[in-house]
Amino acid sequence: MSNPLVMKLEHGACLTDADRAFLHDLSSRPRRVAAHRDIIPEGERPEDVHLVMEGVACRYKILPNGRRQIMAFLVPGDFCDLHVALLGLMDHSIGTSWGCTVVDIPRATIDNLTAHHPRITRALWWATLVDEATLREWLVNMGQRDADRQMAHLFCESLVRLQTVGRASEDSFEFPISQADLADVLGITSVHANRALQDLRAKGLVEWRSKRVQVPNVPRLRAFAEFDPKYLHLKGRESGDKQA
Amino acid sequence: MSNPLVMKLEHGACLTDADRAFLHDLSSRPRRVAAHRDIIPEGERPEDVHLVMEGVACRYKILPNGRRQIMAFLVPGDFCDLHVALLGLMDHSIGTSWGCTVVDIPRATIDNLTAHHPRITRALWWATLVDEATLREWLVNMGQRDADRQMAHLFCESLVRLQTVGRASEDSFEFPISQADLADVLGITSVHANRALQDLRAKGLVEWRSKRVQVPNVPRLRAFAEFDPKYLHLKGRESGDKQA
DNA sequence: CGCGAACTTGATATTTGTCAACTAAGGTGG
DNA sequence: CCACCTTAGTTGACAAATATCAAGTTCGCG
Repeated sequence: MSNPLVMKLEHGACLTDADRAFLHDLSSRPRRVAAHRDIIPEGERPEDVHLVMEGVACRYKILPNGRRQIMAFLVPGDFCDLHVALLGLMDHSIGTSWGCTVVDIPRATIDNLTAHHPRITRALWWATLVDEATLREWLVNMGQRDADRQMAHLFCESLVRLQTVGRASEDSFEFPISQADLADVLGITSVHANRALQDLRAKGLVEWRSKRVQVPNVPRLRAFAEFDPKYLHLKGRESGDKQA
Repeated sequence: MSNPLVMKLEHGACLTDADRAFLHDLSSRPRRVAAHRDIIPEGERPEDVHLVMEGVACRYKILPNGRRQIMAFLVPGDFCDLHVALLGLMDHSIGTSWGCTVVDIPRATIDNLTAHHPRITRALWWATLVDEATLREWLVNMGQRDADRQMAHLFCESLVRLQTVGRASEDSFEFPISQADLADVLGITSVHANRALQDLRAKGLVEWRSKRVQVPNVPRLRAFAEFDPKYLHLKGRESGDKQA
């Protein structure tokens, strides 16, 4: 399976073969992290930058009352903490939702990269800005949509994001997370998440069995969720113009 | 009143006098934009980068059903669209909540800046990453807190942000927006926003009359909102360690 | 003074949360 | 291979938060 980081960055910049080789080197020798473990805890000042190569991790915060909000899913090709070079402390935690493989990249490698590889640097900033745009979309989702549409929107987004890194087919993808995690993404109860999911199943919009999501009719799900992938700023076909 | 852009960036980087002079030049000759007007509409590919110098603007999206979600307030010293250089199209709109003055900075000036002013470039990326951290905090706020605490949290954040650009006193600031705008920030109805606000008033946590918010007891409001300003990544005293 | 926008209030509907039980599924040791 | 055990998923009854609708009321401004 080809390198998810390379695949992702190709959507944000024009890379040369040398760039690709450099990125490939960067992401070799990953280590395994078990499910439900922290990769980086809040308050830390990480020495390495962390890159997810397999599995699903998430950014989250825990409140004093014990509630948890997940603010992003990290899938293959996503960096956990590119921002700490400029911000210093982690203001949130990153943990695995499922077993992951992760690459630890020394800060010095990143510094070298920003000094000598302008196209890659540009691509990494592009990825950071897309993360920010995704955050904005999640905010819209949470503020203005009911639980079922919100969930449908997340499925649409996940399908596209995983397709861009070669981890999803036309209409299905591995989604090895619990309904409780899903609830913490949407800002609702796991009971309510379960009911919203059953709604979607009853409407024939999604199937989700044994850790795989299957979308019988992608345009229909997109219409239901009012999903428009332009906030992902992908160049090329996956951007979903096919929905017409 | 000193330059809000300079004041803000001082919190994220060490600037020289030359840097300050450059930034000061950058932000001269602002133009006026009336209240409730778009500065940049969704779908545009702006030629200039826009910087708010006075007033309040907001990032927002409008959904097919007409509902609106505000994703950020832009106050003096904030850039509207630094990201378009890398992302291309605007995936959301920016409009004024109140009369603003705005500076239009040609793309070429920004390119020159990134090529020849590394400290400023670094400071601008710092500001972008703080925007992203703020977005994450809003997501937590919306997902996990009831309307009254959510509103209290926004007041706490606004107080700190405006203090860092010299637009707020120890315990009060101009807040010239409507309750309807506020509701669109929090993802609730304006009726509900009004009731939450009256709760806060009844508890003695905030006063808000004639476009000015006054906080009688800042530590008490912070405690109620569970506000911890570390996500704003300010260096120095405003970071709010005084709450203990 | 009068007009329109913003704010306030009450009654009621809908969405979402809470609690508590129950069922299904996966993993482990005998 | 099965018995058990833990976790995840499901259901129902009820409570709380929030939305909706419709009618006032106040405020700023010309």
